[in-house]
Amino acid sequence: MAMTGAIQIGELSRRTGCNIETIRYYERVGLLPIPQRRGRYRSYAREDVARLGFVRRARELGFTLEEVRALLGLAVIGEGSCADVREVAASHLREVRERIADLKWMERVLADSVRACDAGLDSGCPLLDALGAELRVAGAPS
Amino acid sequence: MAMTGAIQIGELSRRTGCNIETIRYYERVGLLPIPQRRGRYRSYAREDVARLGFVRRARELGFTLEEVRALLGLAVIGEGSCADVREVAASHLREVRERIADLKWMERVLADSVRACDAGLDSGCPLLDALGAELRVAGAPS
DNA sequence: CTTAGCATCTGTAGCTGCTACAGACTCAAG
DNA sequence: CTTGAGTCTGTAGCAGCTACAGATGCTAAG
Repeated sequence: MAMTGAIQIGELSRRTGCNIETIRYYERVGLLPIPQRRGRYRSYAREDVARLGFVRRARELGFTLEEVRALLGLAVIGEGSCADVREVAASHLREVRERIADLKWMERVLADSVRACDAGLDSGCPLLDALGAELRVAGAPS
Repeated sequence: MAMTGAIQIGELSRRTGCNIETIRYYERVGLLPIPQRRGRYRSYAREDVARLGFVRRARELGFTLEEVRALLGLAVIGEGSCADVREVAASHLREVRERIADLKWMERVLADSVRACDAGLDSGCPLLDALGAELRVAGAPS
């Protein structure tokens, strides 16, 4: 009468690379369903490994937990919601691109300052100057 | 007997673009010195505007509060610590570049999926497939 | 049987960097 | 005298975990 593929939280953690505490946290916030119990211990099935894997990969792609929740809903319903999924992803993609633009601006300012520091032509510290003086000549992020 | 440039927290907020609550928060965590009082009200001088401006610009460049604290220390001591400042900035620059690389990977995966979705050749949803299936073929971030 | 040692359990508090209240007070103008 | 804006303190909340403490449970060795 062995339940096929019933595993404990530790094994789920190992298979998904997800911290045990994080798994319980996902359960608390409703990303994972409340699992069955073998005695006091949570017992997970194949679908749970898949679902948690989905969550993990979505998180790696930078989706917020709220977005992951939405994606899970769409994935489960499954029918004809591809356009909805696309919308979530496209919106997230826009945010990722904005974040990249911001970071590139930071990179440019930092790299310029470090380079100026290495050149050492300046009197004083070019980095502290950049922070102490008017910095925002052009291209500062919103 | 007018104190030159003694301003209240609201004016400091306006001049630096920093939220009042954030100013008090910075004070609590030791980024700003405990200010003098005019009665019960905090009273700030010219240096405080400069110091808070420094903090704000450093934050815009993505330095953590811990790093800002270090930079402030180095800026105040001022003498010969340019190399130390360079080290903080260079280390932060490395992190910014790593973050950019991560985000670019996310961008690529997301953009590919959205494009596949738009092409619509796939059976099923390319985005859900990317999340549900083995994703990490190459180039996944650490 | 006992004991050790590991996994798991619940519940709570901490992290970063703010932000948002509630409820009291101060102060100047009308 | 009242009203309204500004400020005060203190606390709690946000995301997304992570890290305990202290209680169980389960298996295996002695």
